[in-house]
Amino acid sequence: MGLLQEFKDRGMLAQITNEEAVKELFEKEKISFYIGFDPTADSLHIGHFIQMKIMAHMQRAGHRPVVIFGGGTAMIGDPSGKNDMRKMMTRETIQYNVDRFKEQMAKFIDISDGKALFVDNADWLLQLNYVDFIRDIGKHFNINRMLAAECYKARLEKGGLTFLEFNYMLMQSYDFYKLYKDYGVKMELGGDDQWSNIIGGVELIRKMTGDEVYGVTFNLLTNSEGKKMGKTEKGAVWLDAEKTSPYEFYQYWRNIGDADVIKCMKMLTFMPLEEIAEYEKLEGSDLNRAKEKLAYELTLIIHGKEEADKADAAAKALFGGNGNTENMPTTTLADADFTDGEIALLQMLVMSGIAKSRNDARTLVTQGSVSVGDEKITDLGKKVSKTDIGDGLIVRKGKKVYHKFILG
RNA sequence: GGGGGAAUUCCCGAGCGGCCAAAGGGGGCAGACUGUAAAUCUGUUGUGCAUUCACUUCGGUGGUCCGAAUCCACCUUCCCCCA
Repeated sequence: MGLLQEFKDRGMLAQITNEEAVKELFEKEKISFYIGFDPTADSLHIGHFIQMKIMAHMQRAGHRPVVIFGGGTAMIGDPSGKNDMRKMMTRETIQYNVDRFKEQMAKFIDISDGKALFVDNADWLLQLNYVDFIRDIGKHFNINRMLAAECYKARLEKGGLTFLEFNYMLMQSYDFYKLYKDYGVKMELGGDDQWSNIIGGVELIRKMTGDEVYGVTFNLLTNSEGKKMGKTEKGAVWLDAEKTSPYEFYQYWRNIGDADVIKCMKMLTFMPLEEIAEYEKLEGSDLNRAKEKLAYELTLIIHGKEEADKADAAAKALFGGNGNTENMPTTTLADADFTDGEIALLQMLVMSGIAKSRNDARTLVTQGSVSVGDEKITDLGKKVSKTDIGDGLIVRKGKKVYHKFILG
């Protein structure tokens, strides 16, 4: 099956500048293509993962990914889809984030022997001469057309578009031009919110060189109600195990809505479409099997087999009823945590992160959400002794959050 | 350059000098119902202690007042209108 067709069948493809040409290119050539990442956080999240998955698909088909870090553009902030101007970041923060991104990406794409390239647009953007830039590049951009673009229109109506942000499209377009000239990059890929910026680059290159290059955008991960997915109380589903533990990660997907399971399988996993089709036949509570599979597959891709097996085992143990608590999130209590051999339940809840504050812990206990062992606790003054903890005591918040305490 | 407005808790958005830890909605968390789903209903959502008590919070810094998110001054940022 052709690459393009696979993207389509997986529901990933959004828009293409020239479908016929792109199809042919995929079939006949091994090309270099690029995707940009803005290093605005110190970890990639699930939204970025889609882009990485695209790169992986492309790389498997023999094409070469060029990853561009928006070290330069991050200093401006992309207005696309944003209501407020993004905060500007310092060079140091950006560099730190870029380094984290690189580490994480290396797990998903093959970077050996020049099979993939990492570049930072700060390398050329920061040296640009303003007058040269507006004369050579700026003259190709028509303001009327730019303003018609959805991303600018929204900002304009709210009155918040600054010249700074207005230049984002020019810089990104220039990136494409630069990569085309220096590395022969013929295609830019990105999320669908990048469409205007991408066609900006395609047009710039055509105007400056007369050559045709291409752009393809991919659907953003949204749920059945059109809202962006991958958000939790903590902000995002991160790929960094420190920020979102493999168990939490697994649970996020395990708890996904019925309407979104198949879509996520198609968009996020590498499972063959025929296999997904089998899961698509499931209905009602049988869909839980699909959710388990989805959660396992994704955890496997992101955190590896060992962590995926652990998360899976932990979930089955907790929700399946057998007593295996081996892989549960665990807090170790030290002697110093005890007074007269006892520790307050409220303190345990806060320490373990089950509750975010003592007030929160109180609310939970008062509402009858907390169980220690098999016993529901509603007494705010409840204390737990060392002997209670023994080999490991399980504290539960609600139905889904389990935490084990052991002695240090 | 001139004139006018705005800055509120995770987000949006109310807010009379005391009755404001601050309406309402969204989101989050929890309870009921379930399939670790969705929808719905209920509770909860600054911190701490416990029980209607204290502390911190309404862009920043000072001030007026017994008392300020609410008034004044200056500063910062943003928006609108005119040029």
